[in-house]
Amino acid sequence: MLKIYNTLTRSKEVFTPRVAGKVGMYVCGMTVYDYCHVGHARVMVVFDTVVRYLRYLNYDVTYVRNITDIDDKIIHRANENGEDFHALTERFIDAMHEDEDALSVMRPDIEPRATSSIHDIIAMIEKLIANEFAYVGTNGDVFYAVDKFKNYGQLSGKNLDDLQAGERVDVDLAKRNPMDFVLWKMAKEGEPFWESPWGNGRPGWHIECSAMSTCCLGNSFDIHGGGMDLQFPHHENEIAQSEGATGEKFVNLWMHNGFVRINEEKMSKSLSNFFTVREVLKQYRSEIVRFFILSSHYRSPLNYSDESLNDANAGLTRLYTALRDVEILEAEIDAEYKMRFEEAMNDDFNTPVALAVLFDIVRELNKTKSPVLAATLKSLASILGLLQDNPESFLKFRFGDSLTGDFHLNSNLSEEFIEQQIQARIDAKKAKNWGLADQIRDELKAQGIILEDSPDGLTRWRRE
RNA sequence: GGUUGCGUAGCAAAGCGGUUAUGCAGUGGCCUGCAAAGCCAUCUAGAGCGGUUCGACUCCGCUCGCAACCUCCA
Repeated sequence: MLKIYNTLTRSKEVFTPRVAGKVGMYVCGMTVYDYCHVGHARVMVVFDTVVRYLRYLNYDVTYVRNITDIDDKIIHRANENGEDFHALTERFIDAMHEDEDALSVMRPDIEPRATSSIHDIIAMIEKLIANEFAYVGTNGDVFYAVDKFKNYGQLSGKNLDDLQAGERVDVDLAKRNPMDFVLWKMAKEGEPFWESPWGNGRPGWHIECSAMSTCCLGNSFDIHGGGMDLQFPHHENEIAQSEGATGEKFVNLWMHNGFVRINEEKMSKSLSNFFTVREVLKQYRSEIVRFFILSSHYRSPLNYSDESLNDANAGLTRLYTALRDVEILEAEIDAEYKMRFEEAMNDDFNTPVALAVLFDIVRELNKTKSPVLAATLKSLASILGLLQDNPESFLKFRFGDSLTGDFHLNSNLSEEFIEQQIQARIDAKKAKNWGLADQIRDELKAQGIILEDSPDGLTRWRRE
């Protein structure tokens, strides 16, 4: 029985979809004005894993993740670059797709874009005005009147009095209430715009997600996800907008993933302490990054450091090493391990425990070389998007920058040369010339190549 | 100031009111020409102070420390 932590109730709940066997899930995606960083990677990997597991449980999942392709930062960046904002967003959408492909993140079923949803956005704002949840401010912008929505603050546990007491709220004279937020923004000179009943302008960020999710999944749907930081105000505002417009319950279950941190501090653009996915992938293989992300629970903070990535590499290497040289019998799965794995995942997607189950399989597999256990390991790991590579190619993989041919990071030596050296060492061993044999092995080790002799007289190798 | 969450061994990271988490690293063995990999064994725990309990890392309270949100942010 799958239990998921619901931010709305702050407790784990038994997951019950609105329609038996079907799940509608929406996740707030990226604002595409720059490359994705590791924090974005976490959202992609976490919810990809959620979808994989729901599908493994035979749910018919419709996974929607939007693209915010119009907003202040995009306009600002496009102006800086002196390029059309469309050209900018297309570039970063392509880059985002490259990053997620690298991380074995399956594409969402629907990727709506804000700029393709303007009609739906305008229709929703019109409804909100008709229902008296929204008004046109003195500057022509359309605002949402938060005090009209009685449950405002239910998701984040805030109330309007506390919020108004906060000192970080800008006073905007065009609004009736400082907490009111913009639904439609009038275009300034030179900014991109769309026609609307309120004049030429563009949508506010929050209304985009309400319109896109409702449009793709209906007035009500099962799961809405995103980063912790979106809880307030973004998701709070989405609830106010969607429920204000439709009068129906918007979302049953809210999932929020924790942050990636660097030195105990949130990784973010504004703190300039972020690593982009493509930077990291020059140093670590993508599957290591995925393993690293799944090695802590999705709601916990995840500290990014070379040490933790190296640990992830060591762990993943152990998993792949166990699959080397074993027959995999696809037809059978060990029921006991399968059950333990499912228990872990059923407990709010507890991937660290699920990984621990995989390591338990490895210990037994290393002893027994059982084809059934090998199949169990590979099959369960696939639910996490791991271990689908060929073990030999994983262990011999030369990583680095394939564009520049800069492979020195874990050895620049070619396979031909390595095989040649191994043969020379085998000859030395046959002549019981241990000194030479050890010298060859040490030299290769210094170049990042580990040799392992097996009992049958063969020598195999892997890159560190 | 308000709200939310966290504090586990050398590092990372889980569950659990009483019984081995797990990975990396360490130590002792087995294996090996020696290694590596693997196997077996094993040492390091639960911020502090109270309370509940036969028994608490686990529940409750307080204190201290950390993070996030209250402004755009995954």
